[in-house]
Amino acid sequence: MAGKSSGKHGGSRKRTTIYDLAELAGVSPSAVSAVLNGTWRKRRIGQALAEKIERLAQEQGYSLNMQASGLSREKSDLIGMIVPKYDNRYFGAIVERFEAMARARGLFPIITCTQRDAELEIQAAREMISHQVAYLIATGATDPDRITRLCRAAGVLSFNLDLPGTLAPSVISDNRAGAAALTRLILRASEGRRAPGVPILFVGGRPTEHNTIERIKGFRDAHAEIGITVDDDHILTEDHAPDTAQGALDAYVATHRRSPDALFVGSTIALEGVVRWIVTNPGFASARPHVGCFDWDPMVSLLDRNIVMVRQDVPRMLEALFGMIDGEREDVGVIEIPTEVIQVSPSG
Amino acid sequence: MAGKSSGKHGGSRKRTTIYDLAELAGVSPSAVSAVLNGTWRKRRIGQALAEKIERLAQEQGYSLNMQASGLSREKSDLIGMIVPKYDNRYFGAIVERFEAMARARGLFPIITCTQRDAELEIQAAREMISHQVAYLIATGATDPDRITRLCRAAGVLSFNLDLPGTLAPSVISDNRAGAAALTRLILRASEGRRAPGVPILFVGGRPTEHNTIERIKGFRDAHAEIGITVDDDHILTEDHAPDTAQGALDAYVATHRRSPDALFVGSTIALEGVVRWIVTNPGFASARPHVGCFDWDPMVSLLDRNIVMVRQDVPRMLEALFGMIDGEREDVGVIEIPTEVIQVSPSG
DNA sequence: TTGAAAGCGCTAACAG
DNA sequence: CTGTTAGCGCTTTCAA
Repeated sequence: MAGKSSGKHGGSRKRTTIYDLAELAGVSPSAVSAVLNGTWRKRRIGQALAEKIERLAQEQGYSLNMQASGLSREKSDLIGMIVPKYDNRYFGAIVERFEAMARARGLFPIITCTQRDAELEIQAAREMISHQVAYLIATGATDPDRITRLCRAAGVLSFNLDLPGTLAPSVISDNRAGAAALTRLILRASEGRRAPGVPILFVGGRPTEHNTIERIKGFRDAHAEIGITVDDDHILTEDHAPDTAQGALDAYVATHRRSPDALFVGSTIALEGVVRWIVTNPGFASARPHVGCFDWDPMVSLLDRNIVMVRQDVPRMLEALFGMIDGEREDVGVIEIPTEVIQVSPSG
Repeated sequence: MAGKSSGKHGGSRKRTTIYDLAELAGVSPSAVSAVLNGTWRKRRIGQALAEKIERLAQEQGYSLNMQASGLSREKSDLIGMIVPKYDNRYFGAIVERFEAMARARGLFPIITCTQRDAELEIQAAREMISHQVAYLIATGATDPDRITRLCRAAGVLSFNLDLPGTLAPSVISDNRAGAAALTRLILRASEGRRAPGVPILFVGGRPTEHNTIERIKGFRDAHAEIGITVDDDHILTEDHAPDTAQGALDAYVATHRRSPDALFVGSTIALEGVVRWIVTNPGFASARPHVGCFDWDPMVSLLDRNIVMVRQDVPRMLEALFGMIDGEREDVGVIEIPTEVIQVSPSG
């Protein structure tokens, strides 16, 4: 009644170990170990014994201690992924698919989200390394090379996804081509409205980030094709936050004294600010501007046909990623995957 | 040149251990251990020595092996969470906040997503237990009690979030009240359109799932208040998939030969199917039905004022959850957190 | 066919 | 103030 283990939870009930099982079966711990991890055939352990041990393990609710197992075999089945945010479909799709593919390979995926914060990223990487991950994928990392260096020092294989680094292999979207395709579409859609020669307004994204830089290039490419040069006034990039986008648009209108007829938005989360700005702006009551967004959200696509979206090809990106992981190849450079423009047919 | 360790990656470069550090510093491994895990004050180790060791660790890129540490101290700093999907803002918010709060407590969060699949859920739970998580949170689990039983057998503290169980403490939303409030709003909004006495159509959600059951109750409550009895024909619940919702709506119209004027949708993912159905349905070209959705997506809210949404109070839910975790209390039953109706003001 | 034994890297008494 | 020692639970030679 006053027993030590009758506390508020059964947390300290000792777990069954292979020693307990060995005792129950009247065999040695190593036999139990062999049976439980499938190496018993080559140890030529009796079929009958194997079954007996399996049954016992079942009955006792035995569960392998991966901590001990990993320590002993000096490796782990952990594969880590660092991801910036969970607030959009793109990263959501990446994570879901990553987990499924990792599990299919007998790896245990551990994901952690770092809020686009460079410090948190490397702290998380350190922790994952400390937990002995066998591989570490840095997705959309602010400073992928720093993570790669940490991994290298610890002998952990590392890869970059979504945002490239120079030290580890990277799988990213073909941002430039995707942005150009998207820009062309908005240019065409807004043809009647835009004052001739006036470029689209680019909003959202980090100016220092590879993807944003490439998207701006593609954006300029498409303009150049029809003889428009885009000056820096029309590129409003600071970060991905909705409020920043909204503020930048207000500022733009205040200084230029005209509202944009067409917008290129760098991410769905920035789009949130852009849409808020549009719907609360009386000037757009009659006609909303044409919008193109790099990244896809099915609901947005459906609800507003003025918004054209680019979908990154997550399945192909992850095929490429796991291709490298499976081969343990660290020497492949940057792989670029094409994107797809999604447009709900105007007929529907 | 043909050295064993000059393979395609540096994966096998041996990691620095406390023994290496001890050797370099000319002290014992236990001293190093004490310094590195902060217990050196009570061991009254010299300040100078401590600093020297810290520096050495830095230089050598030492990283604690949590596998060994956990094994030794017979505990781990891992806190596991199982989550059904990453395809909506609700679970995204839960996971982001969960991670932050876990880290704030010195725990290492590991999340895994189980696709609303009961088998995957328990497989994932087993794996987490095997990896020695100290706590396991089952979020939106199909069969929480089964997970709790596994945890109990392993001495792991477990908790339920979003969907309640009977064996472990649970934090959930007040689904019934939330659904009633939402229903009232849609009833009022669609007052002019609905044929008198005709109920709203309820779409999406699993009929066996606690939350769906409660939401249906709230839905009926609100109808009852204005004297409408809802027959089962008006409850179309099978699962959360967009296609299912769309199919159910088609079937409804086919048999009832009238289109609904107002809809209550069980989740944002089901809403995707509903919206697709609405926008591709020529019958709604002039006026879309009024929609209420249990769960919130900022973009949807902004883009369509016909859609009213309920936001679950993730911060408060997680406060409650960590309240229980911090106290290691397994005896608190079900905590229900109120929800909030989000409606973009029609003036804007 | 099977068992004994050493060791993975770290921690925590306990003895100095 | 510091080192020695005995594990934590599992894996894996090596002997038998």
